[in-house]
Amino acid sequence: MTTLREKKKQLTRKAIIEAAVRLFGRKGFEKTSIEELAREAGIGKGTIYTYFQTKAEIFYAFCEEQFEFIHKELATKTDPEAPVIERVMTVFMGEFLHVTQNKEFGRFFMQRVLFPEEYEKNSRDEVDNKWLELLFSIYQKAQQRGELRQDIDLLYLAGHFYALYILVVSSWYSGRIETEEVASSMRLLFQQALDGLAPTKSSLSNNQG
Amino acid sequence: MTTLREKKKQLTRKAIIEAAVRLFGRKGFEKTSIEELAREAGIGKGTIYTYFQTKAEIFYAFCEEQFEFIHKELATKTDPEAPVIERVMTVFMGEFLHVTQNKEFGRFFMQRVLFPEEYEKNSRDEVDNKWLELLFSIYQKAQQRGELRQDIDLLYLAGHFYALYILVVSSWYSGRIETEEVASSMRLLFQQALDGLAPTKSSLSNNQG
DNA sequence: TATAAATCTCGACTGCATTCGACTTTTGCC
DNA sequence: GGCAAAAGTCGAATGCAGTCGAGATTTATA
Repeated sequence: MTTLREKKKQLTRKAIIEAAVRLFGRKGFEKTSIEELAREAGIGKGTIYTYFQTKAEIFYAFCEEQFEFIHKELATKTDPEAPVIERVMTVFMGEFLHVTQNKEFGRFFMQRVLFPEEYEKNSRDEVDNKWLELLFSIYQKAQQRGELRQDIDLLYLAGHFYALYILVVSSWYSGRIETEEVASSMRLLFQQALDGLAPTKSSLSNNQG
Repeated sequence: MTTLREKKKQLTRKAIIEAAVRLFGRKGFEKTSIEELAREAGIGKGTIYTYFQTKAEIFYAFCEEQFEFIHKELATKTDPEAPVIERVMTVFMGEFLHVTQNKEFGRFFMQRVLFPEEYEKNSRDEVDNKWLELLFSIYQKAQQRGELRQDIDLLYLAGHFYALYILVVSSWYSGRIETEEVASSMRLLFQQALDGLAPTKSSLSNNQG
């Protein structure tokens, strides 16, 4: 049964997230105080903590909102017949553009998603499960078409591409590459990963060059 | 000329870092307050901020101390005649063990090193330049011996291995892999990266299986 | 509908990083 | 040495995340 209490909680939760979307969008995460957020949501400061344990957790909820949007968009964009590298590029570049649209948002997001605190693990999981689904379907199809090795576990395949994506984003945040270089670096890395870092048997001859 | 002022500053800076090493080591970063740190260093709270802009920056100085130690150790350990994968495993597992000895330390470190704030970039650079030197020498030697492709830029080669290392550490922090699995996952990923993710021409025949 | 238990709401309070500006020390100059 | 400017030092004040417990609302039970 949906009690009155539950309905109210639902509404309050929604109000908090909506306030967060407005305020984080306008002022950024760091500069939005919990007190402000509470005021915007029309509730008391302490009440927020019945819904979220920490400020970071509110941020995750905010992220989920955002990701629902982007994932839908990406799912449409990605052409099932294109080569893996193109499909993966589409997804990761879409992700990159979105994540880094607000630099602070992206930084916080990457930091927390990759290296979560113990108590953050749960909220994190929800965010990246849909993510994995989308990618898995891409890799699986590529395996079936013979574009990717079948003796590598899907999870590991996903890992390789994801790892390179993280690297590129990190390089961008560190100022080692410029925004315009992101796509080409990413593509190059992906291609190298596909080809392998060790010389192929056939090209072994020119190794002593 | 080294003025009296400069000498004193040098000493105070050192006192702060030493206090940090003691306190962070004993109580951890989060639980050590600036006030405590100041007391331990025998100076006023405000004074710390003439030496470091934020608490995080003190942490970098602390890291440098730690890394000087570990890098020296690793440089010794790594056998120049072993295959790349062994050498790289030695370095990254050494790094992993060290970084994660104190889980909180490692988390903070990875988050900041990979996705630094604008003002953090400088302090960050110093930390990982030595790191790159060590790895570059390994990859270069491997290239010369024909273990790694020569048509890939050293920086990119380094990137591939580093990316996978980050992935493994992230997976560990996220609870997706256990401590005992770290080494084997890492090795598998490295090997796959060497071999390539795409099927080799010769194995193309069994792709439709 | 009356009442006790459960749950929710609130803003005053606590603790800590960072800022501020009054005060002290050092330097450069005569 | 004497003195003004420059640089350094300090802890009280500020701002904010997160806690707490008193009071309000809802639910379960009769």
